Amino acid sequence: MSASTSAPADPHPDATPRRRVGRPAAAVLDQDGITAAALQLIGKSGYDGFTMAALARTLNVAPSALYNHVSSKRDVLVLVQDHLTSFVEVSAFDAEPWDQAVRSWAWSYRDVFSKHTPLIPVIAVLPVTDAPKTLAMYEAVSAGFSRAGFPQQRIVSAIVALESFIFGSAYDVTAPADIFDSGSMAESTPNFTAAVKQQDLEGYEKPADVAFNLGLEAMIARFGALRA
Amino acid sequence: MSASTSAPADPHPDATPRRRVGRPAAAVLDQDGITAAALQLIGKSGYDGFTMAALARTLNVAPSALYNHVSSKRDVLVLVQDHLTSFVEVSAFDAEPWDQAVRSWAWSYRDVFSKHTPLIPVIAVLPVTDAPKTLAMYEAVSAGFSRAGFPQQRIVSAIVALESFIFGSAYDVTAPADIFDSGSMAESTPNFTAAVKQQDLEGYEKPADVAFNLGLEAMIARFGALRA
DNA sequence: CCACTAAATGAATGCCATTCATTTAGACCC
DNA sequence: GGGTCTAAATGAATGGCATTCATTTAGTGG
Repeated sequence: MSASTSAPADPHPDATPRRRVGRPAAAVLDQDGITAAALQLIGKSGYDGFTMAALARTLNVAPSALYNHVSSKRDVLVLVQDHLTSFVEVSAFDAEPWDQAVRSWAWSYRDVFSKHTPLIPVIAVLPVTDAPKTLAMYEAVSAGFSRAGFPQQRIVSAIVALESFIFGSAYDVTAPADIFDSGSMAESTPNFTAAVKQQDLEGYEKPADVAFNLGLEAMIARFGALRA
Repeated sequence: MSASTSAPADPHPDATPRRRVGRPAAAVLDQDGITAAALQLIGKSGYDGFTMAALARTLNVAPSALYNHVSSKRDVLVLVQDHLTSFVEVSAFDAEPWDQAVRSWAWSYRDVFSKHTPLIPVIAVLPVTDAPKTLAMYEAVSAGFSRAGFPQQRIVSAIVALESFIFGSAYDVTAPADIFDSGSMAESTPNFTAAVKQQDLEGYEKPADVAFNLGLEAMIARFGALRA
């Protein structure tokens, strides 16, 4: 049973790519395909398992081939981010009162990115020029604010404030349930320990939802009063 | 002038560590020293330049020596995070009315972490047990809420909502000034483009400050009304 | 005095993003 | 139809990174 000499015996027969060197007759890759594959890979392996090598593997391509279509891994993340933004609910601004529309937008925005928190540092500093679908979302939201009689000079600030709250709250969704368990230090933190014990879920499933509701309703109430 | 044979000619004379193998008479490292060096290194080189090798270099130690005192790079980040939290202003809860205290706490909290946004993903999911100074901050804040007559069952949710807003806003501070420049897509996004143009700084230095003020005051006003 | 543990070194390991030289396919031009 | 240019693939580096391991040495407790 020794496997030493001739007959190379391919260990994984043709599990992985086999394409001869040189430009193929039809292009194998494009940005949309890369985006879709990235999203699928992240769904299956999480952001830890999301490497350029792994992405290339799912596309049956050499890692270096990716760089003909994107200039860095960050570039791929930007594509994914922009794609995800199209799942954020923005249609309510055309169909419902302002406060309901903001609710629908904010909750869906938080829910989409709570599963993709590693993108938040990318989004937060990304010029809108590089993300057309994100820009389209801003257009829909600011149009909704405008139509609702929101003062022009404060629309952007209000959206930014809401968005900051949404991003921070997205992290919160992923926090472990016992994050506030003070453990052995309980005696030295009586106020906080008591507050944690008496926390009221108010019918929501998770503490993160209660906090999100509380903050969001505060902003909606106060911002709503600014309208003409 | 050929440097080929004997006389090894150390290229960087004794720029870097020189300590003979084996346990030294007095311990060189401890967690406090590592924390201080990490903070200094981050200040000088940013989070990109913050590597275990670079940290070891500033401590004049081999990289592997660090692992006798911390179990991972993430561990070091947790130490840094907890240390930074002691710079957050919490004393106003003992000296000023509730709303002023919240203002002081929130602005200082945002300012500290806006220079350390890479820590936010770490903090957001970190059990308080692992961060004693952070726990102490929560104790001071929840005691302040309690004393101000805030309903016990909502203290934690209110703090979490504020904190989420603070973390999201910290990212905002670091965003490039032209982040909302819609560039060539301006024509297809008339509402948003107009809103960006008419944005009012309201006397603040940066747009991020206007948005932070707007959101924070909304929460303070609304939460303040919940008090007994 | 001896065994044990703690704290250092230095050499390896394995992974990762990215780059480069090379090959090939088609498009455009003469 | 031949020649040139560009685009898109391969596969082999490269350099950096966190982390692990074997080894050495210094105190400490029985």
